[in-house]
Amino acid sequence: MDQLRETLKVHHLRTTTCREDVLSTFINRKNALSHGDLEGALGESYDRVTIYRTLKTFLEKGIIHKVLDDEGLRYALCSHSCSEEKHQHDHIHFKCSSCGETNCLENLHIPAVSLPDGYHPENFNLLIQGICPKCN
Amino acid sequence: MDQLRETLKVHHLRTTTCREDVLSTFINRKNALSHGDLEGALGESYDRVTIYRTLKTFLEKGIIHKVLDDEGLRYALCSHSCSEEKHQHDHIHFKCSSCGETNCLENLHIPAVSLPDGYHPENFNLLIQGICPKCN
DNA sequence: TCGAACTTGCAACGGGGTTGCAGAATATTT
DNA sequence: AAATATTCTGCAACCCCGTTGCAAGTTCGA
Repeated sequence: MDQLRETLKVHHLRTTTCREDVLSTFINRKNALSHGDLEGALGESYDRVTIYRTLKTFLEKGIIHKVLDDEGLRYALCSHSCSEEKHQHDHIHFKCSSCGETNCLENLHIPAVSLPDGYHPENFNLLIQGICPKCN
Repeated sequence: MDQLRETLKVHHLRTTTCREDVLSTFINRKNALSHGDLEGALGESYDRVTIYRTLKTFLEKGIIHKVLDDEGLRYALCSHSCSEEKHQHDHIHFKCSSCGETNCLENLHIPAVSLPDGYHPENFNLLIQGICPKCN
């Protein structure tokens, strides 16, 4: 639990119960979470707006990143290497079409894609949909 | 212009001016379009709801597909091989961070990714962000 | 412990997207 | 060509997502 305060401190954020709760929710559930998931997890403890702002702050500080999906926006913890200045931008996300969970596959690299001339890629985002090991 | 009617007919859709206009907008502009883009392109000709429903219908029939993006949903024409039953599901989209345009790179294949045991992938969606040839 | 700086809750708002329904347009049958 | 069944459209209303402004409450450093 002091781990949480530590993380916030590193990113120059004041420790508030909302931020601690949101952060620990991300740590406990390992998968990507939507704003609605957090509202559900935290009950009536905090205003919707506060949760939105917490997510926005965490995004800006590089604590979490956006996860794209064909039916909405989610967020997931960034790997340790992320910070406000420098982001690990290449992500592979796996969304299970059975249980609906989305997870980051942190250890995989996106294979090189050879683009036509003139394209200058900066970051890659791969969403794979299918069946996850749990639902197999 | 009869091409449009033909396409609609193939998909068992009635020819209406809205559908023809939406379809031809997709054909003329080659990039991915949002609902807002279409509203802008078609002016006051049609109700927002009608455009939403047209997009939904085209999606269901396999005429267009969703394009994911970190700031919203867009749609693009499917390649010819798509139909209501069978979709060409693997897509590479390139979004230019300068001009904002998103385009399908139809001819490229996503290289194989070796997933951990237990994962059964069904489709792949790769979003590459960077600078496009026009803005180079 | 005090004050400056930041965070929260509330209210309100705008945009995106959906639904129900009545009226209009399209296709089909004769 | 006219009548009918079917499908589409426009309108109104609604819900959900996300944002903003402001006043009151917290945090943290001096």
